[in-house]
Amino acid sequence: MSARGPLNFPYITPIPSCAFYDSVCEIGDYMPNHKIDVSEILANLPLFRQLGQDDIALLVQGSREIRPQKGEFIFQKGDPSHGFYAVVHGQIKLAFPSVQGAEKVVAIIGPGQSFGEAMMFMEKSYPVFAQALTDSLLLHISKQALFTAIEHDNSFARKMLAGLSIRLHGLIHDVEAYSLRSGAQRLVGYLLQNENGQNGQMEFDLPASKQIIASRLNLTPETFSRILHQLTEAGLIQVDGRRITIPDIEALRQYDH
Amino acid sequence: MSARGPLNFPYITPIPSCAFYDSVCEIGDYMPNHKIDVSEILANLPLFRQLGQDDIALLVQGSREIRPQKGEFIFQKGDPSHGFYAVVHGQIKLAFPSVQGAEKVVAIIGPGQSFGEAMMFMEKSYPVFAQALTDSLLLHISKQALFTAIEHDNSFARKMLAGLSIRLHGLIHDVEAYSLRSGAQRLVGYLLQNENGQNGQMEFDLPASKQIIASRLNLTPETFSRILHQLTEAGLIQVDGRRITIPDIEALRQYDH
DNA sequence: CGCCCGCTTGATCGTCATCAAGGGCGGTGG
DNA sequence: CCACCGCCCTTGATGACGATCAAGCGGGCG
Repeated sequence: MSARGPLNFPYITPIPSCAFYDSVCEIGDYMPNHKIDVSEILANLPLFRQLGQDDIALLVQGSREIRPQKGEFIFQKGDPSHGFYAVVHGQIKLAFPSVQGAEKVVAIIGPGQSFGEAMMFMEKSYPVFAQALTDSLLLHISKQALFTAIEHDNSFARKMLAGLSIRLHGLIHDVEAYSLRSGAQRLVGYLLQNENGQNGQMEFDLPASKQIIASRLNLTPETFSRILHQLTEAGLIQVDGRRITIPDIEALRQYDH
Repeated sequence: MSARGPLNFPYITPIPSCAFYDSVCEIGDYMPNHKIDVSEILANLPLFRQLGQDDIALLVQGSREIRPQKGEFIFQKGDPSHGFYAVVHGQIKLAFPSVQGAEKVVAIIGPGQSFGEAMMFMEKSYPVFAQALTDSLLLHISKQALFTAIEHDNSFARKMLAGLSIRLHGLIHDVEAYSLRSGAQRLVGYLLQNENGQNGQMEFDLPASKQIIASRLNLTPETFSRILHQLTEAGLIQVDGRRITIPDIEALRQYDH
């Protein structure tokens, strides 16, 4: 869920994960042995943890690195699927194109998360497009490799079923939010979902620009800004750029307007 | 998709499938050998077709019949999942409860379709409730039985993955519709999705009451009625109770308002 | 320094929900 | 057979939420 956590990939070279730095690096620059890294990266993805050494090896065979720059498209809506993607670092947005440049963000994918799995199991093409929000490093795992992995390890199939189920659950949550919650309620819900068991106070950065978050919540930037302002005036949050402070989580949860 | 098709379960006793008749029948009344029927029903569900005889037998062991009357709840939001449900005949709606009796219909499930699979693979409880729209006959397949079936036949796991993917795709479609389409556009889209390759003319019955359909499209009954009226005045559709006639499919598809 | 971009703030408009009332139909009971 | 009731649907009047249009602010980077 939380796309804003720090990189938890210690096996990646310890160069700062900031997109600014990454943008000046080329494949092989600081990863002469990048094949080995791929194996480790794959093995530590939530989806592939608990997978055998040999299965990982098969997946590595079918995977390749992709290093999109900020703004670059990974695939367009309507493109056919040949596999799926795992984010090593960076940030990817999935969105619908709309008339005249407007678009609706469906998801913001961060490190350790993956996307595009569902489309592999259907004949249909991507219903959304994927675009890098920052310079990123992705792994593309081919449909072929994944299917043989499923064939090999049937506990892996259950893992994927669980993964898709979670995603499905998330979408149902979205549908509920869009259907019967106001903009302010959606925003409050979004802020609180970053809650990590802390009670009382809480502080964090928005994982992306306010425009992107707004779209994710199905709001215009203007409305988003106004709601943030209202919440601030009500003393429920404090905003400093992307930094959000919630002095009283419970109070914010009570908010109903 | 089409929940309004006629029953395609010839192996069910040829008593009219009308809910009115069904409601006066008890288990065993006209199905003394209902265990055999269960096996055939399961084997012909889209999800289970291509499954071996022995796997079906395992599923039968873990399944039981449920005959909810109109209005009866199958499960409530928040209930834990112990398996999933397949609709033999009748109609089930999945919806979110909302304040003061208002509710939002997420899906209308018809014969041959199933629901509740996704929750089996997670620890979470149902995010929606399920209620019978008509007297219905369901099969409940236990989590246990399904998991052993997956264990047994790994092509079955792929089948389930495909099933979940389709559902996921549908939800993404809904999110797109809710996010960036007007009420009229959603309704038009809904009418056209019943399109079965016919071109030119087209005629069919709405699969449920207009209130239910309205909720499915995230509209109030009032707005739904008004849009129907507009489309009628524009000559794009004709409405007679639940019967919808579309004189020119292409013209309706052009509609953009 | 100046531009661009992300964000904010204000004014106005449209879509759709809400509230209210009435019509049509089927089922039930007198 | 008719009257009555409940339910589904329709139609009208009003209002609110949020989008759109327009303008201005402020910071980062060239």
